[in-house]
Amino acid sequence: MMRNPERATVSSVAKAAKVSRASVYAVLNATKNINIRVSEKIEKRILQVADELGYVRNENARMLVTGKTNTIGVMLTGMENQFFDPMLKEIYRIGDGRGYSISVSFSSWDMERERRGISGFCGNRFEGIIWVPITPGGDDFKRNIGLIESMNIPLLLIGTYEYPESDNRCQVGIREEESVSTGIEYLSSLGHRRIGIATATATECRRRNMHEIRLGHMRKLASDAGMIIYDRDIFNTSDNAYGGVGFAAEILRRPRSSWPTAIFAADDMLARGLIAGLSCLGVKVPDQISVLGFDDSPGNETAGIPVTSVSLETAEMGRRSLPLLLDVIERKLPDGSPQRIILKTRLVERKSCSSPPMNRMTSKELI
Amino acid sequence: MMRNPERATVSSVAKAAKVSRASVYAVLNATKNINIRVSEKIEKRILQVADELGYVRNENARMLVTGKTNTIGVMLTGMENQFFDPMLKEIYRIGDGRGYSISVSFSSWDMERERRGISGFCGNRFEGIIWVPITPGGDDFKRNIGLIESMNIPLLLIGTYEYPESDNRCQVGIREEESVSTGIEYLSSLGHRRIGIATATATECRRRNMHEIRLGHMRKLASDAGMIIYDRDIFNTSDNAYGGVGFAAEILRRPRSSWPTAIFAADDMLARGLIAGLSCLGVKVPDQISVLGFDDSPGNETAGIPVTSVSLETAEMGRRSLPLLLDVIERKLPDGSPQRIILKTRLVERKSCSSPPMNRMTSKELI
DNA sequence: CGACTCTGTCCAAGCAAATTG
DNA sequence: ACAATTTGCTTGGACAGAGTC
Repeated sequence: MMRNPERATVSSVAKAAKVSRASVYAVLNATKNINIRVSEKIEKRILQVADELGYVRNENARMLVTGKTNTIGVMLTGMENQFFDPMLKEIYRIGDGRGYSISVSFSSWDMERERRGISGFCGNRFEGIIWVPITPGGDDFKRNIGLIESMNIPLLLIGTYEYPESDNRCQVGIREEESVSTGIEYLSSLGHRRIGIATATATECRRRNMHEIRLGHMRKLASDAGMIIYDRDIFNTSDNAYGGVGFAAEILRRPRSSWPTAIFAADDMLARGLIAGLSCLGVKVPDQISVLGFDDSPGNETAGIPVTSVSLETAEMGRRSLPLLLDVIERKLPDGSPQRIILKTRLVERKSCSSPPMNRMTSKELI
Repeated sequence: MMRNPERATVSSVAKAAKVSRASVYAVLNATKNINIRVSEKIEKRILQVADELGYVRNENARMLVTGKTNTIGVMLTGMENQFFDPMLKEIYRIGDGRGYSISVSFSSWDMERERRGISGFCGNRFEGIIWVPITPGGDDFKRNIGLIESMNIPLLLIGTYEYPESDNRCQVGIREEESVSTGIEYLSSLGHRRIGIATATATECRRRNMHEIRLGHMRKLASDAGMIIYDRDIFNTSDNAYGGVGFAAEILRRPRSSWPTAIFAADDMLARGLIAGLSCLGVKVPDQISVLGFDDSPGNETAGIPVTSVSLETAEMGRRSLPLLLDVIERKLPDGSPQRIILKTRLVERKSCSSPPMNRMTSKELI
């Protein structure tokens, strides 16, 4: 009296093929080195019967015996932007290569759902967890960490924050300040002295937070680098996607002598909008004004004018995070190897930035 | 000699609390109606010991006995656009409400990864599968369907295609032609006779395909409705995100008398770009030209000029799909209830469309 | 007899050890 | 002795049925 007469098991296959369970097991796991020999004749019969009955191994039962799920849980916030896309692609690729499955869960910025997700990962005895927390540091965060670590499940945190180091816990991320500095230094090295900023601190709360932090760093680091940012050169919008287009009209309304020579946008959407608006109004980017993006999100390279941008190395985050986590899981970390990886952000040069027009004129005059 | 001395089990809790496994089971599953009574004193002790040892139920073992995983696998293509976001949010919400976990997997438009994902869902004995296939109809597609149905796992397909109906298989989707017609009829009812189209058939392959199909329907349905579309009013770009901005300059170069009175964009990104470009150039939307979007993706309502758009009802897809699937799983479908749900697309009126300027003039003149 | 508590069996697969020819 | 094949025990949890006071 089976619950699922249609669902084949090792036993049902063995019975149908008139052999023992062990023979079936040996044949269906032929890739592994098993000390059970099976004659060709029987092997053939078993394979045929297994196929006829549609045998698919029950991974839950397998887990119970081996203690391994070979699955990594990935807890993300949401997919309202493509930010995680390159990262996740890398995680899948590496997981495939090393024989691990990936199970993704989204918190949708809801603490309770995040808790349930993490708790599900633990209940399913996943091998490891990659987690982009909603709010690092809070009580919920600590409870979740506590649960994961009490189960001895290796954890990898992703984010711009720095967590205290700990056994069985790793981190991959960037430093927000360093990322801004990568852009400021680049603009400075091109010779820009008066720059503008495009930001969107009036957008939805979570992005706003990030925009505010970036804006703060931009002002400070630009000033440290001897640059001037006038208040009227800080363009702010609520529309993250197309707000930049509007900035273009605002700039064109002024005499050219009072333009900044470059604009550092707080994300690529703003930069692309700005470039599109300027181009549409007949302003040449970068000849008349440079535009620098942020994030280096997918699409920058194929934009009308390919956008020079500060890469947060999200693909690299994926490329570094899963191998690190798997090394912890498989305990093949050499002593003293890093548990915390802070990635250097990188300036990706394309077409939207050049030296300021004045510098170019000056150099011409000098010749 | 346990594999995981630190991972508590019912037995280890029972041993530590000096009671039987059944008592521990009864206490830890107190919510369910179990015919095992436990005294308060022992209950307290068990709860305390379970907490101390950090007991977390092994869902894999539980599945083995009950035959239920209470998990729905959701197979998606990718997250390069936010299209799935509203759908997935609804799926999570409904899953939470009915006690099911959601496990998401991405194919990243890779057939092999799609196969592995589906096969993983089957191996894990998930209760049901929601699947947005990469290429419906192909051999890989049929193999996957075959696997799922041979395991008797209820399947729900999402897409614009129509699959043959079948037991244990459902579908939720829209009809592409009907969606285009929703927009054309609206523009027609506003009095537009000469419309333009914004499209991006030169973009990456999968989106291109969709844009080409939509363009075809647009031409045919507009003509059926007695509208004129001049070839020069079909604006085409490769840049899905900001290409629309460039169209604005192209339109402005012409004498106003040769403008279409409305432009139907093949997606909201194009529509938003077009509106941003036009606004930036001083053209009033919708007073001088109407712009109609497509998809009604998140953000339309908060754009500078809120975009009127054809809603594909992605949230509604989520809202309808999981309940239908769960009803199949729990076998509480009344006889003759629909296995295939084709949703009606809906016109979401905001601010970017109005009657054409000429009509308005005429009506003024008539007064 | 009822209130409480426990033992034994099952689930599907993995695999060591024993058995067969 | 040896290859081919099988049996029996294990995993963690669910729960029926059987004790115990």
